[in-house]
Amino acid sequence: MTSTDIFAALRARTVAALEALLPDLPAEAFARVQMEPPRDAAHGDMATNAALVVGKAARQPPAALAQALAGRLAALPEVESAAPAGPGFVNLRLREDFLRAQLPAILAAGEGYGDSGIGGGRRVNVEYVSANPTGPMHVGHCRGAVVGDALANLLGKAGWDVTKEYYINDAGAQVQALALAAYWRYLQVLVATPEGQVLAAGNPALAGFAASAQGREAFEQAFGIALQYGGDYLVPVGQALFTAHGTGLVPAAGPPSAEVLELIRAFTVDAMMAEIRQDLAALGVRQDVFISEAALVRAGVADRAIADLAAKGLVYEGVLEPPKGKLPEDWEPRPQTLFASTKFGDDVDRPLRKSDGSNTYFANDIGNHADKLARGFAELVQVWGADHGGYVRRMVAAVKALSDGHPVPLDVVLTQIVKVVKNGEPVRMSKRAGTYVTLADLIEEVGRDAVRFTMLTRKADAQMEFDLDKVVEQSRENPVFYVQYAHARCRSVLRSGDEAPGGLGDLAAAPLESLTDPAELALIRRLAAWPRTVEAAALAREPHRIAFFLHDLAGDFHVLWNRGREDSTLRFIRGDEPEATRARLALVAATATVIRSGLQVMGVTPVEEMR
RNA sequence: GCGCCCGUAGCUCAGCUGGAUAGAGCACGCGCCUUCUAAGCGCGAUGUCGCAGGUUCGAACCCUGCCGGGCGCGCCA
Repeated sequence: MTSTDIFAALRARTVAALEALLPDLPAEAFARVQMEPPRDAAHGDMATNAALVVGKAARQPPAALAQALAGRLAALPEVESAAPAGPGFVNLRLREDFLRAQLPAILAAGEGYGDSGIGGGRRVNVEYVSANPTGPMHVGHCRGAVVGDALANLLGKAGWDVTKEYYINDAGAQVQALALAAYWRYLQVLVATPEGQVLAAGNPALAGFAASAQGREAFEQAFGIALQYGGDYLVPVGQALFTAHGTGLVPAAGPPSAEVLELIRAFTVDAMMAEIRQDLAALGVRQDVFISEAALVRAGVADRAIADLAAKGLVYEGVLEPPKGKLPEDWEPRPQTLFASTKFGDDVDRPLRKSDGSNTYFANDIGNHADKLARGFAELVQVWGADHGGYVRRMVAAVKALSDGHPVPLDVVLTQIVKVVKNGEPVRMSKRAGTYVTLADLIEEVGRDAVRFTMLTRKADAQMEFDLDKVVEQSRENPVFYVQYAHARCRSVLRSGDEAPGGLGDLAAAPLESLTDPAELALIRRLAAWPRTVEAAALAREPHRIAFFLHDLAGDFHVLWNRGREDSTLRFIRGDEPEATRARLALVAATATVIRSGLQVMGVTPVEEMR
């Protein structure tokens, strides 16, 4: 739908004009030609660097070329005037009726306005959240969830065929430890039942545990198992295990068997994932694919991927140099199975197997990425926390190696830490102190839309403060409010217009000549910049740009609204001027449409009225 | 010690993949509310873009080196 992007349209016109002026230049000479809004609005509506960019190849001084180009561009039907400027820019001022004509185009496109084809329908896999299923989601996971979801929406709007994915890390030592903790909670339930007491009579370990306060230490002592997790959130899981299996998970003596532990692990992971899905649903995140690391490993995907790399001569047994600086205490040289990631830009080669022969997390993740390649994705995107920054190069290297011959790019978006602030004080994230902020708590406190919007008011790679007081504040300082308020005002005006005699009618057919005020035209210019904003944000993988665009757009609208306070002829609805009213309502409807279009990308619900 | 991210107005941050005189909100100063649209509005002042070199018509943006903050650094995930 790039036909509705007036910047793309005039860029094409410019290139055509250049081709006419310089028929001998090859097409690629025009690749860097840009058509952008000038930083200073006084320069006009659009500016192109065309003369600067092709000047060298054309062997012409940019200023002279700009002069010639301006002459041709001035003759275009969309253009009011074109003038060379600075070292070789050409500034364009567009005809007002051309600008106004964007309104019916926006209204016809609806929320699809801004849809783009630059994705070319390429299949992209966006993996995000992928929190370990070892507990409920907390605010730390939240930013990645929101950024990932918005980025996926954005790519969809820009023409990619998007799959939203969650990789369940359910195969490592952490979930084994989690299973043990669930087992402890299960025994707590069990020993309180008559069946459990009967069982304890013939099982010394269980009897010892039952006779104690059944705390963490008592469990560790009775069964000789160290616990890493102790969270209350496993209490219901213990209960559910007992309900499902009764006394069936208790061995005659000692710790449970590997089979039983595997059963508990799977049960617990399912329970945690159910909780995480609930959290995601509360956040409005719905992923298409949940893929299990354990399932991929069982299916042999990781091993096959490593075999594939080995066949390319990229896997070897070797000994890594010790890391520089502070050595791990138990460091000793030892032979490991290594992937030659240095051949693809990494600093050191990376281990694929632990000394017990099992796969490292990296090895399994190679399997995860190989699986995506096998599913035919043309591009991969990962949204990770900043603490995974050191992991990026090796994974990019692995994907390069795996997709050798038909390269599939892997883009990693890192999200920096969120510091939660309340009453000007940082909220410490501590389970022990009971100040652990779960995602559910956060949503409960400030609402889903405020969480989502606020998480997108910073670049992903900049640290951010999340001020619990400010995000619910109803003032200009709060962008969530500011944008929602603009939409609510639009809707309010449109509702009033609808009640007027005759109603709104078809606004797309409204005569628009009366829209001549600078504030009205500024708003139209902003609306017309939406398609290029979508494209630029998608290409840069920067969903926060949508939030900033909406903030600017809301600002333009509020300015216009306030103009009506000073000058009643600038009110949107004027009883004495039905035609002017219809024109303004078309502008308001288009504004509401673009705000909704942007909020849709962000996953934020537009409100009809403020309360 | 090495790698990655960040460093822009007093504060919180943008800066559209290298463009023109670097922007917004807050805070600050001045003016504005009998009424229609004040959970405010208008106008104004505000900079060593961490520092120093380099690349080029042009650098906050790219390269190199320093300084400062964050994250990470062989069988955690």
